[in-house]
Amino acid sequence: MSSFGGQMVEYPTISIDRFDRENLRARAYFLSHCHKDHMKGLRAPALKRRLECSLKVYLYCSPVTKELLLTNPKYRFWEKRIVSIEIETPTQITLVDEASDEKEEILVTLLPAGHCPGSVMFLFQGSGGTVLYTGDFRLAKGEAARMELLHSGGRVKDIQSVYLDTTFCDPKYYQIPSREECLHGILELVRSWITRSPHHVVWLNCKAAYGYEYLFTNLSEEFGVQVHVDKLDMFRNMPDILHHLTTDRNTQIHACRHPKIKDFLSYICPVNVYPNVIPMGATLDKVGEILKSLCQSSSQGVEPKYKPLGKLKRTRSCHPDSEEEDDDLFDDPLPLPLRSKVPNQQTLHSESSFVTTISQNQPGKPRQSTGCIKTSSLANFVDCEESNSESEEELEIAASFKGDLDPATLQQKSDVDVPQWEVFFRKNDEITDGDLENVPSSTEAGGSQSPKLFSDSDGESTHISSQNSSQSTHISEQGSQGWDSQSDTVLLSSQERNCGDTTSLNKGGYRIKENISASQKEQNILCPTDAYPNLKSRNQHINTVPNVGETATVSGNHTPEEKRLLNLSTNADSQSSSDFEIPLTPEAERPKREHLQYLYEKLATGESIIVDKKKSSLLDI
DNA sequence: GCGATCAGAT
DNA sequence: CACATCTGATCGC
Repeated sequence: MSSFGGQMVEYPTISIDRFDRENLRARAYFLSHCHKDHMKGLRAPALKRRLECSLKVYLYCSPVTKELLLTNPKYRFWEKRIVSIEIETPTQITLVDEASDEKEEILVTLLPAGHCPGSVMFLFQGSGGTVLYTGDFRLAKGEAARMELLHSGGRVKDIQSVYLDTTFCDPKYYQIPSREECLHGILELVRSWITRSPHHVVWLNCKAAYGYEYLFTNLSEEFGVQVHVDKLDMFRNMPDILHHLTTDRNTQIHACRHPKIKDFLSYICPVNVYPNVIPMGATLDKVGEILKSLCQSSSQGVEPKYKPLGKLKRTRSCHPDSEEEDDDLFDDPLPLPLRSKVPNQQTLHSESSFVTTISQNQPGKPRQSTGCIKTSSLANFVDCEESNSESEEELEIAASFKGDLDPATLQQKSDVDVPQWEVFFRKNDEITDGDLENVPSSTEAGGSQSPKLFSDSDGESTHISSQNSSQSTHISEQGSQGWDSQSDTVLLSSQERNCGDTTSLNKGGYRIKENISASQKEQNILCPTDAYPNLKSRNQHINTVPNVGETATVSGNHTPEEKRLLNLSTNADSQSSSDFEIPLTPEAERPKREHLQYLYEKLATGESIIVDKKKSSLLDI
């Protein structure tokens, strides 16, 4: 969270990303992006009153940010007082002290920040010198060097101060995967799941309001299905995002808010519910009574009937020796044409538990492993008369996509075999057609064949026939916006992204020596006289990290060791995401292939990875 | 009743 | 560990 107070020493009469306390006296306001922690006080009555009294006070932001902000009714009172400034267009603003009529001119330039749609950095130029407020940013290597407006006369501008997002200004973040790498990993993971059948769905657990659109659009493009979200009116003027979203729940990719602990049940309307936890002071019977009222038998008063198509093939993982590789989703239909669904006894262990699974990582050589797999008893009872389907198998992804993905936190909410982690984690060049040949293509499995499990479509569904594949996101007829910078990154190959810089990598992902100069060149792009960290955490020690500058919005649950290993396993470009290179830790060494394989298997089964720091080798197997 | 603040959860 | 919330309790106006 940003701890920036809102004011810069060079320009104390303007406030950025903070709108409370002393900022209530600002002559102008700036909002870098639409995240709540940068909007403190923005809808407070105190500021509202201020606006009513000080008619020359305005809020400046990017056009996309303005659009997103004004979509929220709580901020609509700003409508007449927001001025959007085009990206990379130096704009002069007059700061007026309404008491004394004192005026000050300031030139502001919005630079794309790549953090979320509309996010920008602010470059201020005026009597206080040139200062850069970064807000939260996520720039790929070399992007700063390509920003013309940061340069003048063939060199970077003299910048007095940088107000920097220092979220990841810590040695433990010496590895930050690039957006492309994260995207690739997620795409393959999602693919490994939703191609299993039209009934397999993924849920992206998105924590922030904005910042995942890049993921949504790419998932949608890749698999040809729109992503289900709760709301999309904020994107009504951003067709390149809107095309890929829907409020129709009939899709395999969900980014909706998780349904609520009663709402969920009444929505799912299962036959039976088996509670996992008995609240203090309650009894199983009491909880059962409450839950029972939400089940089908009480709500419909009739015995539900099911017409299953057949049994989903779930036995493959239990028969590792089997050579069977056909594409049929279903075994022969169950012998009973119509039957009431009987609870599957195997799933009555309704609590999350450690279970033993047999993986087929090594064909012909079954390997037992123990991992924490959340089974969803509900899923085994849920059915839908319209679809006659088995329940959807839901793969829950903690979508900390904005920088990272965390396979260790993936929860498999079913009793089927786990996703193909070994494929997912394999290096790009090692993935062969054979790895995925036993799953149907996305077009076969997805799209129109998605089950109609969700019959209560709310009528707000947006079906846009246009298949405009442009990644440029902008407000209609208002020109290009900051989102472009994010969108572009996925379309560029690593070579393209590195075009013009002398960085080179060896095959294993380590930088070879000549890149040090390239790295330093990158670091020296901005050499402000002063740097003001916008500390986001309590215990940052920025003094110890003189050369960490890139502050990609990376979140996730990897330990540094895991992150490093995961990165080493991907393509050789994996270390090129930072604008300012972060050195490897001194003790770092390249793990051996078998070590990586061991680690991936641990991750895949949810086992904790204990690293003995005393050992020189990371994993001693 | 509303907002600010904090703790806790996700 | 981190982020970006969201929820609920408490307090003050």
